[in-house]
Amino acid sequence: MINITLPDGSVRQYKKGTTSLDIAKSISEGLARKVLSASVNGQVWDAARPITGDATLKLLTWNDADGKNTFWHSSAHLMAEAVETMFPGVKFWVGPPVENGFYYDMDLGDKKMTEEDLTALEKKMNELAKQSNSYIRKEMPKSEAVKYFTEKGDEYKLDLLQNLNDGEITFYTQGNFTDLCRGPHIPNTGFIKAIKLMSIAGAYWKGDEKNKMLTRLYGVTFPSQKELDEYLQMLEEAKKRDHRKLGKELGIYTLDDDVGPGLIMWLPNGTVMIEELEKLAKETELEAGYKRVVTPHIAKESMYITSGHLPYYAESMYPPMEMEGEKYYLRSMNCPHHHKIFAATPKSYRDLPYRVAEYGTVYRYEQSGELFGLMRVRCLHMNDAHIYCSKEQFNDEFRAVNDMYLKYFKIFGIDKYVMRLSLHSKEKLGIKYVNEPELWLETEAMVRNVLKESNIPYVEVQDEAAFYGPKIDVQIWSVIGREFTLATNQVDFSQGRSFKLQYTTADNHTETPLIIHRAPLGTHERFIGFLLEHYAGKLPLWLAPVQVKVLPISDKFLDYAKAVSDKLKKADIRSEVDDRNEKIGKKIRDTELLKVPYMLVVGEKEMNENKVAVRRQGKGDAGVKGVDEFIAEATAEIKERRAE
RNA sequence: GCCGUUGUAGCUCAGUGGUAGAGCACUUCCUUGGUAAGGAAGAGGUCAUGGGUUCAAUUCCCAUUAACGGCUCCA
Repeated sequence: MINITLPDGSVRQYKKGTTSLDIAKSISEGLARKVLSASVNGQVWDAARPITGDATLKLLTWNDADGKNTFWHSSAHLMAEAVETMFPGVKFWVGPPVENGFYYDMDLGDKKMTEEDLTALEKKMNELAKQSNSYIRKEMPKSEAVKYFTEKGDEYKLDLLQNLNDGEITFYTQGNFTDLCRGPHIPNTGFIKAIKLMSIAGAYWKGDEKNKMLTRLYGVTFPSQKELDEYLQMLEEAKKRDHRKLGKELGIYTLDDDVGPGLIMWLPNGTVMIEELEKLAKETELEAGYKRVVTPHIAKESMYITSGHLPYYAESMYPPMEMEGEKYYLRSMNCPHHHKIFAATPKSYRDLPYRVAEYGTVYRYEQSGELFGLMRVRCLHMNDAHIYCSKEQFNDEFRAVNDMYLKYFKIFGIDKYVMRLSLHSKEKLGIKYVNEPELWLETEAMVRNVLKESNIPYVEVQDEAAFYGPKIDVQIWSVIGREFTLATNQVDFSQGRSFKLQYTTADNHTETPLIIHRAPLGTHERFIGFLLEHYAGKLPLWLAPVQVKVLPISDKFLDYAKAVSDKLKKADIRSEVDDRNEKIGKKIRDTELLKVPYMLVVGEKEMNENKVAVRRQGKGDAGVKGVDEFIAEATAEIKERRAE
């Protein structure tokens, strides 16, 4: 007999070789029907795999991340089985579960898969699922596995085998499909009740663009049709929040083929948002001791050789233009210009920390396939500033920048993000990163130290630093799940030296300052794209391009409506009058759809009493108020930058 | 940059080897209305661009371009 410890701490005795599924059945039949896999001594196992010794056991269902992953991974095998029936000779690479479903990468040889094939594949999968074929695990010696795939001519699985040791090689078979796989899998295909194949995409083998492009098939499955329907419904909802859709509907920005890809033109409504963000940033930075500067958007080649941009970053810059025998580049960053400002006058330790801010545009030649609405563009407004400080000041300065992020995040109610400490990679010193091994380690330790002292949760990632130093990126996700860096805070030990930046210390020698590059709001493009999705277009009053729309009941009250609107404008409230010849219901509907925060309905009653009938977007009638009373309330809401 | 899909009116989208349609928006007129769509008429399109096939191409083929879904990249 063996002792099985359950999550509640209870210990039960079972026969040696009993399975998790048997144990589930001994608890309840209902539970057994839901068990997808099991965590046995912390390892995820097939529910049907015999347990041969004492173990702590957690039965995994759809509600456990690992259970779900088992389900989706098994679904990938089911999909592969269906693909193999329709595309004989297909070779498979890997088929892991992902955040919302699973994919399988495959080499279809000279065959092509089209969107039309997806329906047929789904049908086939449903058919195979209904057969409730068990997923059968089989261990195999490496030599035998190598022989099997050599005969089959499957270079992909042979490649996988290279990294596996004898004794840890397992195969899984369901129905007529066998795959090299470490598992685990769900008991049988009958658990998969609802199937949706999402898309066909290309993906480089092993994620390396030098390798062959494989066909990647994405799918998602659920234990019931209802859950699939809900998921698809959720995707529809997410689409409504997509900043590209909202950006168009709300008149925020536009693109034009004649201007060029990734070059955003801000419409009047979007420009209001930019100005409000800059106002917030200027206020905040003034308080934090920053000075504002303005610099040109181009510079000579020599400066970008000094800065390191051309050696390390040329591919992402627009090609140069030539004038008077001199090459000029559009800037991809503001920092070199700011270094020149630092260098313009001699600095002493008394001038440090020296903080300069500028929200000028920079230009980056992003790969065409990477452009994405406002989130990835070729002309961007950085919320940029550079801090020049001594080593001793670094901690306080870096911490103050982090605090600034957090202050902004509070204003915007941003709580879903990840701070990533991005480090260099030793192997790429001199290629992707300036070749200063000790300085890298030293500054990375400094940054890590600040994060720890401030109790800021973070994750460390290798090989993601800037070429001049380590950084902290704040990661967010767009509504459709794409990952983006919202804000960034970087240390630079390199450019100060290359620009020969110096200050005189208290004991009268010269020292090179450390530089902090920071953009707590990232770029205005990305930040506004993010905000549109974050608020689903329902912007807080202070950010809303049109804050108030005055809606006269009929033309008779148009003059009064205009008078009210003028009064609001005088009080710095962005107000418009809906003077169309429409019924009030229509005016309200259209204004609701434009997500204007306040509607002021005015008719005979209001006119006679110098009042307005207030309506809050999405909330309906909020009662009648005096005009001055409304102005006072709205002004307070704006001034405090209240979320609502 | 790579793989795949798409490009028809300002927007959302039908449609066709014989030079195009709907709804919304827009203009004008009627209507002057109390909290999410009043009525009528009208205007608006080199069917992304360039080639090819054809008696004839918006439709079929090729190239280019842009957007979209991924991959790769990303200061």
